[in-house]
Amino acid sequence: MGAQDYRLEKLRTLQELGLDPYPARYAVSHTLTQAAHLPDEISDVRVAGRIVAIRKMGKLTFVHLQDINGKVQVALKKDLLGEQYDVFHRIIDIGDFLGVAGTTFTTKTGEKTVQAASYTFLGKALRELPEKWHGLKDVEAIYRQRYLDLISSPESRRVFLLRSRLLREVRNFLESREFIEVETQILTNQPSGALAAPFVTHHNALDIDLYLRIAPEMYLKRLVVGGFVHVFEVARCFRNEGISPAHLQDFTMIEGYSAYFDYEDNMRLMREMVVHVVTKLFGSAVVNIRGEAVDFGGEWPVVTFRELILKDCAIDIDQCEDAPALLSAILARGIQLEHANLKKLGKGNLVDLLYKKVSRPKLINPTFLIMHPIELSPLARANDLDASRADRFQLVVDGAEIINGYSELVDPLEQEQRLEMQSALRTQGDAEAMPMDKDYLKAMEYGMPPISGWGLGVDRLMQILLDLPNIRDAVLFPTMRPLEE
RNA sequence: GGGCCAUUAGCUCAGCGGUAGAGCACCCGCCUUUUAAGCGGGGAGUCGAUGGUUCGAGUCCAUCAUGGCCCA
Repeated sequence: MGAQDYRLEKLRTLQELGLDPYPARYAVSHTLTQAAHLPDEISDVRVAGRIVAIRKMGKLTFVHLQDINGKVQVALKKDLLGEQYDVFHRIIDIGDFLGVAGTTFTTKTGEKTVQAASYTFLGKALRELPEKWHGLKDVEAIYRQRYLDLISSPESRRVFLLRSRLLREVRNFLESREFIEVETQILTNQPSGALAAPFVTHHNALDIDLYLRIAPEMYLKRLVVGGFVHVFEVARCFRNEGISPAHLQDFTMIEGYSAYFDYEDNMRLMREMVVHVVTKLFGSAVVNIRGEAVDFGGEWPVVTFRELILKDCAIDIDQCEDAPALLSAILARGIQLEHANLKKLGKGNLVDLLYKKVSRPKLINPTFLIMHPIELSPLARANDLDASRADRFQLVVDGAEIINGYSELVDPLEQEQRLEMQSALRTQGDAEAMPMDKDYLKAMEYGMPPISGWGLGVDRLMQILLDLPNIRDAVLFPTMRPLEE
């Protein structure tokens, strides 16, 4: 007979004893964590949780009740519970839920414990939990059955509680700066606001294809037209791209827009926000990333694409007049860029690939990167002194772009031209180029103030701050291929 | 898309051509301050799937599935 058969037998025993294996409720007086910090001799303490350990010593049994936040030990004694003590052992398995009413005391070994005056059965587990010492190690099982990972891994509980705190602290910070949180549409008529391939779905009643949003940008800027001054959204976005340890298809971005701000205002705002969040999460602005102490508290260097690339591979992108000139400089130095057809790329894209290859991996401490090629930023304002560059910044930490922001292009006529160019690229087969968006242009034509916006990748930030090997470790239920049964 | 690795009991893992193993968990017995409780006894497997090689295949080969890492 297997362990599961014994569990079904205990379920039947419960029913024969007239006990409900799945009762409706239990009145709790303290959380498990609260109970574990009460003084001794507090009576009528009522706690509930999942049994994760049972240590039976004849007429005395110790049990640990656990939940996402913590655990507390419970002691059951035969001389206090009488017949109910034996019933407990006839019906209980590790994994079951239990409610206990009793009095706090401290054991010889110094652990705060609730001495049970009575107990209530709260839920039967028909399957065994993972091993108590090693927990779940199989990465696939961890992703598919995150609930088991959460039960058995304190590190996993920490990660996801911190994710929740991170979102809370971002909201706290933004609300303290007069930001208003909104929700905009996820099912859109046109995927826009980023350079990425979308997921397509179909609306039956309207009989049209819809796209899952790749960014909330176009709608948040419409809201600035509508009168929002500081607005943000915690936006689930979807991009139909390959799977890697650093890419999700389904991810969370926080975007914010402020009227009357330029990108430099947002560089200051973002620095304050990141320092606030990091300090709240870790109690310090210094975070350990792969053995290196990364300090968010100091000044963050501001570097231009030109300076960075010049330093890292001695190519001056300003001295290369066009894409072929830059490409030959790159090839002359034996730098291998990862792209199917380098000759088809414009100068902006080449600069971007070159930066990703030679510079980005070296940026470990928080660094602002500015002066992006304008071609890569179809929604950004061109620099007043040099129209080939965008008023844009990226925050890079540990070789990854965490935040991207720019002064928004608010001139509808210039925006139309820029989208025309993107649209032309799309026709030529660039699936990531932006489509023309007449509806957005129409909104712009009603008038926009100066605006600057930013986007923060929550999953990536989690991965970096918590030193997670795979970005899916920052997501509760990552997308998986279904298992055939 | 290419390469490498993994898949054996509920979980964590050994076993690498000759009768499927250990620890935890589970079942039975003992045990009133344990905490990876302890002591004694016991049950538990389509060895990811399908073909092949062989007298004989978790073990060798091929294909497939799922996952991970690296590369494109």
